Amino acid sequence: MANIQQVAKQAGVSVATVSRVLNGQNTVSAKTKMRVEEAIKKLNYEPSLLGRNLRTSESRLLLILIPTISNPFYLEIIKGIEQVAISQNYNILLCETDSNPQKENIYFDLVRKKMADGIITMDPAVNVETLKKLAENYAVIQCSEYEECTGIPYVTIDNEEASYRAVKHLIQIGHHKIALMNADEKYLFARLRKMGYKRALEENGITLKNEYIISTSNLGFENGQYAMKKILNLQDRPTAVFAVSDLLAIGALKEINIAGLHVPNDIAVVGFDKIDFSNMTNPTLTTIAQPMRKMGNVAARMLIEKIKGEEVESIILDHELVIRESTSR
Amino acid sequence: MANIQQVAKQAGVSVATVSRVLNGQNTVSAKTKMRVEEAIKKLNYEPSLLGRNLRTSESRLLLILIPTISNPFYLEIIKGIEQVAISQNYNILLCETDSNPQKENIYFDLVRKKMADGIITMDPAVNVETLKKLAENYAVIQCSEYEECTGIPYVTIDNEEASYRAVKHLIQIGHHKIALMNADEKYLFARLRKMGYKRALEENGITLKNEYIISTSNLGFENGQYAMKKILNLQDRPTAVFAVSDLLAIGALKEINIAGLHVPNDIAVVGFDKIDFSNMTNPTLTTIAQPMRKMGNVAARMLIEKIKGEEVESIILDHELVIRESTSR
DNA sequence: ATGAAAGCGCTAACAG
DNA sequence: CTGTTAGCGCTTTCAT
Repeated sequence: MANIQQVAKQAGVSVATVSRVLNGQNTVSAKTKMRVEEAIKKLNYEPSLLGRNLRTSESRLLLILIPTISNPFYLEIIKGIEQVAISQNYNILLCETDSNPQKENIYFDLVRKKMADGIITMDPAVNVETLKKLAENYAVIQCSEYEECTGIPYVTIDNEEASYRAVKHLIQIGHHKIALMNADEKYLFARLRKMGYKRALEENGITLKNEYIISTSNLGFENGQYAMKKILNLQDRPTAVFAVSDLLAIGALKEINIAGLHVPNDIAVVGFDKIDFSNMTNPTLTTIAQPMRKMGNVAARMLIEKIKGEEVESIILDHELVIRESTSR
Repeated sequence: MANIQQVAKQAGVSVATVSRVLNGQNTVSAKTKMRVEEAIKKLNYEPSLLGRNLRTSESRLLLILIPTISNPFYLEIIKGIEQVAISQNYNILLCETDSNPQKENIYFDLVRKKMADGIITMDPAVNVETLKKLAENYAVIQCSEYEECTGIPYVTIDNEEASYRAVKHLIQIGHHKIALMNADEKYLFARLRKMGYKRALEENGITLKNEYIISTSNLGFENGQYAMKKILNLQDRPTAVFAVSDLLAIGALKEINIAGLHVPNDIAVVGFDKIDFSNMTNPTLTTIAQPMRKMGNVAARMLIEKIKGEEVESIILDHELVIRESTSR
């Protein structure tokens, strides 16, 4: 494994010249450049990023923290991040945290110890204090899920308004008895979506029934099934369900099906996220579309600005209600 | 951001002593150690891995290449890799390649340029020549999917035998007309699973019908639906389908359901991988279980040995046929 | 257009 | 037990 010195020797030039060729500086004569390139090829030389990074004190590596890779919601966001990152000559690396603060800290450490230039976190279960402290000295952006009080810039949608619109849609097509299948309220988005749900009910003179609000520990398919079972057992059964994730909603769909009921005739269902799969269910799922690709784009841009030391403002992106079969009569 | 020199100065010792404390060497007196630790805390010092890695010429970073994070099949393997990696003081980073050789090359470059110590690839669509060349100078292990001819160590299961057993099971419960829903035969596992399928038919005197073999470009849900549509349109309709991935099989399940047919009474279905979801379908899916966690463990162990410069042998792990509702009468 | 040399932050061999 | 020092591989300033 050759190093820059050996290349210089082989080409009969100084290491400075090799470095210039490596970095595409045009202050090198064509002839010299050729010689250097030949030497590089001959020695099968690969410049070590460790040397370069130590010297320039940057790694051009971006870390993306996600709770789990098994939720398709993150797919498109990651693509969005990647798009911008690559165009700016950064590489991205995925870090699965399982919402485990210890694991998270491993990746934080990579930033603290200069192996990565910044972090985009999509993990809502983060250790807030640690994250906050990290952000004091390093580049951190929150994407989709966030903690307001940390002062860390975030990109997200208006969760309260999105939820409000979803529920309002159900009311407009005639529903009064609407269940909310929510995530644990330790998450900000869960609290916000509950607020939107309440506002829609209030505005339409519908009294809130606490037994219509079900919390799930997790946003997965199985949780949706489980929660739907509970809802179906209510004495005064709701005629509509708003689930705060598509996976939850799909679980609900299955459970309703098993119970021999029909969607949307017996029970209407609305999801959240517009994952690809939400269009492949039977019936297809009405859902809130988050601009995931754009969210990724924006998050990456914000992070790179932050790395450059610029001031960064949080951004709220638009969302959209996508009406499909699960709420059509 | 303090460096080791400033810590040394603050503590009134040499950088060597600070380094010793950092690396937990017990050749430092308790008193000195205390002083150093205080200085570290006071200056909020974080040792730079760039310096250390340059010096030790290792990064203790392992790269895991996966085609896409959206296939749950990889989840458990990754957990297995992580388990071993962490125990040996390595960190793992996920790299999504989208089976795109260019993207792949970005991550290969990270290894070539010393930012990572090795790679476990689960990407079957790899550029074979590039991979082979990479493995000549760097630590590379193939996991699950592999190319025999590269000479790169791999851990996998006996795909031919697994397929043979799946098809034999279908024959044993009375099926003669068995379709194979296969991946593109550019993949070794697809060729091997086809061989197993053929062997089972031959051994039981069943003539192979070419129209019973459907190739899909991809292992996803939608491909399964699409392929099943084709199969249902065959004039002499099969009574059983062996799909080489659970996602394909689940797509098939849905399509059969849409056609108003019943699984397993009208058509039996066998999948492959035993992803979590395969137990949540209706009916639950008979499938081949790969020892995914173990596969991850083994892959990580092999890679770390390889990094240490040891010789590494390829390994074939056991698999298991899990019989569930989709083939029960 | 090119080279000499300093230095990024760290570890480890050697000396004491 | 601790300090001095060389050097990992690179970039970049300053000369020439």
